[in-house]
Amino acid sequence: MPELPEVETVKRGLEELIIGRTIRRVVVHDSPKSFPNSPGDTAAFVENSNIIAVRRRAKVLMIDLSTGYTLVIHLKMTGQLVFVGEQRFGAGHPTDSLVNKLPDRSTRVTLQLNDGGSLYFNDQRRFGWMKLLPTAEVPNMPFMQKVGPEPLEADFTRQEFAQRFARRANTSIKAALLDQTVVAGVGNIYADESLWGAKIDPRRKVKDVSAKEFSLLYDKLRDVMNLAIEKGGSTDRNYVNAEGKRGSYMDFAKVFRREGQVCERCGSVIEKIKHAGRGTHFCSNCQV
DNA sequence: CACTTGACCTGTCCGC
DNA sequence: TGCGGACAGGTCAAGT
Repeated sequence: MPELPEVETVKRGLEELIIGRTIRRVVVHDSPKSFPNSPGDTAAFVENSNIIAVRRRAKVLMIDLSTGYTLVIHLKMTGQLVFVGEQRFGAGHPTDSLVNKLPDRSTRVTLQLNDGGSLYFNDQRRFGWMKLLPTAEVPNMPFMQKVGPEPLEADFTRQEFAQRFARRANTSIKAALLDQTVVAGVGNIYADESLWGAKIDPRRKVKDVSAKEFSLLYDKLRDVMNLAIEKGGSTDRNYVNAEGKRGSYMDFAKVFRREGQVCERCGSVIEKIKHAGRGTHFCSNCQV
């Protein structure tokens, strides 16, 4: 469930919390996929390194280390990156935290930092992965090679947005929105929310979506993602930010997980169907 | 190549 | 109360 706004929220939190700190020790509780690349890598390239930057591309987080290596992390559905400072053990966790005392059963890796704090990579369903790569090789990863443009970048135009969909003319607009090679970072929540905003039925074929509709969808996608970042992301099940706190965008969602409720725009009842292999929430009255 | 479906996992919820 | 099955959804592999 972490989509672009959630990953961006974690990234911003980590920038405040861990940049400049040193990773003293790596504890692997239950190795996530792809980690470590080879025995000894963590000792050689992670331990005693300084954290110099935290970056995001699409739904992928990158933690750049002073050794010239980067921890590349995908949270997939249930991944969390939670920082707990040493002082918090005595004071207890924030009251709105969704996480228990860490590490817990879902903790895959702990990065112990120099001042007693730790960064925990938790992942209940273990779909997430963490790779260790030379920083210079990160752009060569297959995912990075094929992922589409960042929808919130200032130079991402509505013309480019519409053009990127041409390749997927015969699939549905929702399936195309979820395709990371078309546009980066859109997942199930913001696909449904942006299609509601643009009044487009998620089942419509791409080739039947007009230029005017694409223009509106571009605006609404950016609107919902910017609002979601402002609200700290969506905590639908277990997403938390770098401090273990939930995001509040679900309070502002118009259709996602609101099946059976009244559409605020037209008064009809919001439906939930299965489409493109995903739960799909929409208003069949005003999304046409 | 375009497109769809299943696999990967585990915790939760629903019906019996 | 226990238990089986459906469900949650990001990405990739394999299928048509």
